[in-house]
Amino acid sequence: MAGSTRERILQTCLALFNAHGLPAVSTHKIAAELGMSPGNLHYHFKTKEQIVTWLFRRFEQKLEALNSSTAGIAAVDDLWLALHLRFEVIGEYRFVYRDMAFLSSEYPALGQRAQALTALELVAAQSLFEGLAAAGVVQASAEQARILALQMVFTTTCWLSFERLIPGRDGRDTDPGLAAFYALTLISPYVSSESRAYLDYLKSKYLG
Amino acid sequence: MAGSTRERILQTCLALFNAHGLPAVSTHKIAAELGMSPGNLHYHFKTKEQIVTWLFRRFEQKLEALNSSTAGIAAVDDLWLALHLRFEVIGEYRFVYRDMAFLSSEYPALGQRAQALTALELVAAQSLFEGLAAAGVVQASAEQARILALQMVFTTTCWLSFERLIPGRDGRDTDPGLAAFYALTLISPYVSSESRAYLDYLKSKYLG
DNA sequence: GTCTATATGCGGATAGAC
DNA sequence: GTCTATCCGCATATAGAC
Repeated sequence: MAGSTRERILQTCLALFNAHGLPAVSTHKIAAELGMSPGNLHYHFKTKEQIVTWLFRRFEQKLEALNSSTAGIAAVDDLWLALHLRFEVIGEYRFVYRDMAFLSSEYPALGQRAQALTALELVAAQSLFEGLAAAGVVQASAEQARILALQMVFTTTCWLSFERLIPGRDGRDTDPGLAAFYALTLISPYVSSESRAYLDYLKSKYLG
Repeated sequence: MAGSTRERILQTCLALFNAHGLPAVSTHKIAAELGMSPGNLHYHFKTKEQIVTWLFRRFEQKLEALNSSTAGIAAVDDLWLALHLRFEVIGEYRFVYRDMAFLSSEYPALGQRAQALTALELVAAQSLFEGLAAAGVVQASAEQARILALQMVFTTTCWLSFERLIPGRDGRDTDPGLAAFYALTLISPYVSSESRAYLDYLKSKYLG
């Protein structure tokens, strides 16, 4: 249930991991933030890895759910919405990609799963672009669709990390809509003229 | 001098940081790898932060040197070479971008410098693309040149991290030439027909 | 379920002898 | 310059009382 102690712990950990990064958040700090003793925290989760694993599992499930619903995408505005939702999920669990190298070396099992997840993302993105090409929304050869898929997954995976390196954005929350617009610009050269209207609308909205 | 103990320490640390990641390498492990006592290591560098700072400084200098030499780039093959050299430097100091979130939160001073470095990269990339546009190598409006520059810096900064998420590359070293080719595909839709020959050559080389 | 108290180890950093 | 020995603090994890 939503109000259970387990759930409170997971929500608090998610917030702390996102705010300070996985390596900086110790079990003591988690317990303190919850107003709870370290011993009590240990009663609910034996190890920190278990907490991280539970959160990672939710992240996986949310992303995979989004992958399942990409089949119906056959227009640029659908694609924008899909990217928007994706950036929302990645932002909600931003600690995952933010500290991926650390996560991978500290918890190899999760590193494996992250690779597998990336592989699924690539497959989904590729069939997405093949669909868009078939629908005439983009004009791209099979090979170009493959490269577009790679660029798209690369961007959704790493954009939030990169954004923190750009001066002047300190602290401010990421706008998923803006990130989605940026990802869309990658494919803009391939968008057929009939589908260009939505891109122009987005451009005026985000560059204006 | 090259053989000094200081230099040996820095080289060993660079190798260890690159191989295992900044958070995973303790001062004890560094000393052990050097066949030296922790006390002796402390004699040469008072803190781990000092070691990291020295290495980061070298990274900065190498990248800034590359930025200085982009003025003469007026053809696609020059650009490919410039990207190649850039990926070599970033690969040589790959621990920097690999654990950027950790580095930033552990050593805020270096986080600041990383942001400043990114800002310089963006400026250099933008003037690079403006030059390429003026030379007729690419066809892009001022606004498109700005976006191309952002994509290019994003890619050079984050590509190596992302690559580790792609299954099947485990352990293998990154090919800077391949990474440069990938970065070039970002601009391929904007390349004018007269300059396309080199891109086709690269495509046959890396996708064949 | 929650607490206090504690074991154990590691990481960064030092002191002081050689 | 290099060593041994050590301090301190923190992090994970646990035991056992309430």
